[in-house]
Amino acid sequence: MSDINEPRLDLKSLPKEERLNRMRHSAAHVLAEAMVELMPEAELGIGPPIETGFYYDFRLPRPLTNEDLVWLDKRMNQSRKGKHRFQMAAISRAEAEERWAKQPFKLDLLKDIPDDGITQCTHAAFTDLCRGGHVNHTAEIGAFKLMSIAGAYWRGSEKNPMLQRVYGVLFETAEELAAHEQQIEDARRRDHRKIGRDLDLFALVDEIGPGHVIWLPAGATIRRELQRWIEDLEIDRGYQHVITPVVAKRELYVQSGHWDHYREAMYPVMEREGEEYVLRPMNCPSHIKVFQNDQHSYRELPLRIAELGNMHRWEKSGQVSGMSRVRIMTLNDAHIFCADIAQVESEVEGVLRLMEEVYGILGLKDYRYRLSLGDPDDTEKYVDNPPMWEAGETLLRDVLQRVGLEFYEAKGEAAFYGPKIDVEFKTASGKEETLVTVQVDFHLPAQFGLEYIAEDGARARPIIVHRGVISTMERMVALLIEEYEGAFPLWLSPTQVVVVPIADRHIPYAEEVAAALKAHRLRVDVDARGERMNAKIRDAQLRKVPYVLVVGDREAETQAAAVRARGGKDLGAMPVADIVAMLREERDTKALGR
RNA sequence: GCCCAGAUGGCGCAACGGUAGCGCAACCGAUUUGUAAUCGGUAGGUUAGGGGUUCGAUUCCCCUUCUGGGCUCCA
Repeated sequence: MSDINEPRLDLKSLPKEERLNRMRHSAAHVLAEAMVELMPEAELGIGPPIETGFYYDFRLPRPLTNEDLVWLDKRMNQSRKGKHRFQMAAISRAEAEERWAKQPFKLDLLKDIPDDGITQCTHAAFTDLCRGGHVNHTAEIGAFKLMSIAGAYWRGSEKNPMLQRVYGVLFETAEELAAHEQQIEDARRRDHRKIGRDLDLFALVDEIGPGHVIWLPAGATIRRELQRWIEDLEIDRGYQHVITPVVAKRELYVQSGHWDHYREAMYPVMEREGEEYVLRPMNCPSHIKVFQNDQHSYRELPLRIAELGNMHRWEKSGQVSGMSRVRIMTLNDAHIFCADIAQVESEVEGVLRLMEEVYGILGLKDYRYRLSLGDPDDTEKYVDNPPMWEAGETLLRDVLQRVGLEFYEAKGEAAFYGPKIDVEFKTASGKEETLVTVQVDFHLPAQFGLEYIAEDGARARPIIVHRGVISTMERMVALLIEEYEGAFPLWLSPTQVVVVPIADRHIPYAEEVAAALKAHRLRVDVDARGERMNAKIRDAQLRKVPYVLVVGDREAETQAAAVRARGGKDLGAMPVADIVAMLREERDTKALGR
């Protein structure tokens, strides 16, 4: 064994991220030290730093409890006070195998480490197989808190045993830790599941089934506005909307390849009179049938077929969540049939520009593009056709660069039939979700033998671009609820205005004001309850209604209303005609009002 | 699907193994109010469902369903 300790490390000289990673990784060692003390039989997995802290995976003789967490936290703090030095040492394979003879996961890790690269780290009485990256001693690990216990597969594969993972958060100072806990609190407040319940936007009821969303009137209003808008945008850009059935013969999906590659994610087959039907998980085959309904000349391409239709995907039970991960979803989908690569490029570019426009209007900023590539080694998951993949990937990369969008590449994330561009965003709770994808598909045109008549009269095979823009209505609305914290811009607000009569004698005038607004398709409620004005204002604020119009004697005399904007700003009394003009302008420009 | 934790009026919560209570909301009445909660009253629960232990189960055990946190998978 040889000592390979780094010279004493000046933490302050390191970039913050590096410093935090060292603190977090060191804390994971301290956690493992505590765990081994709590349960000497513990088998150790790995303990890396993560975005807000660290985790360590263990296989334990019994499930951990919250009391264990408290104990471990306390024990870790003791170790911190001990100011134990983290000491690295290089060891031989023989030494390592002996030391971790009873640690199957460490032995598994050892297999992947070259003989001359095996190192261990010791602090206090605890030694772990480790490649390094620590602080000097345990007193330098910062402010941490053990947060939760979770299950996690060894090496992330469901074929491996399930371990118990302990998550901790860790920051340099107690203040930063407190700020992070505040953030978690804020995220809870933004959670679309909570806001959806509070504002009666949607409901999920046990009897209807997990992942089957009920859109309540308020939520359905938001959805309808989005739907009208995106369909109009698509019409402007030459898309043609179709309506195709949600059920089709199983055979259709056999031909498309979905049955082979996607069966597990489909609802079970329905059988009657010897025929097998399935609920569609995607509508590509249906749109292909639309294309095949006529002969097409090159002059008609690109042909853009769009549909906002229900898709049905059997998400695994542990995966369904609120409205962001459902089993029946309404997908904003289109298939663009292109004559050649040049058309594919310009169409993909058009889609990317449409996305930028749409997300800009919605005020979404926290998203990123991912170029999702296939994996030539995985012929099980992906259609086996290397030149096809090559061509698609190059093309998508080029277009992303040309449009000037930042993106990153990810291997093994493609659709089974081709590479794609994914747009990813973060939910309030920090989870990454895919919003939409753009895919280049050479596969389905071949499967269905698609053809068009080329300029020279010969038959040629089109290429399909699959694309979404506003994702599924479910996921987009979930995202928007969290983005706006329930306070939707005027054009999307389920109730845009509440008119508050000060006393009962003002109700007729309040109705009059409401009618004037409704004549311009504004969504208005009159709050005629026998409550005090203040209570009505409060309720409207809690419902996040954009405008409250207070009407009393003064307003009734002058055909006016006192305008109170969401958030409490008093705009004073305005003539009703001016209010209408102001609200129409705000609505029609889709102003974010922030 | 897997690991762990949960499930109590519409919502948020309480109840040493002794047949469920509070706040808000709802409903009724009084009040008629000038920019975030008027007062009083009434009603509402087979404690997710099923089984078991017990003289007795919201409470303990088992199964199912659903929810949450993760893992894996995905729009």
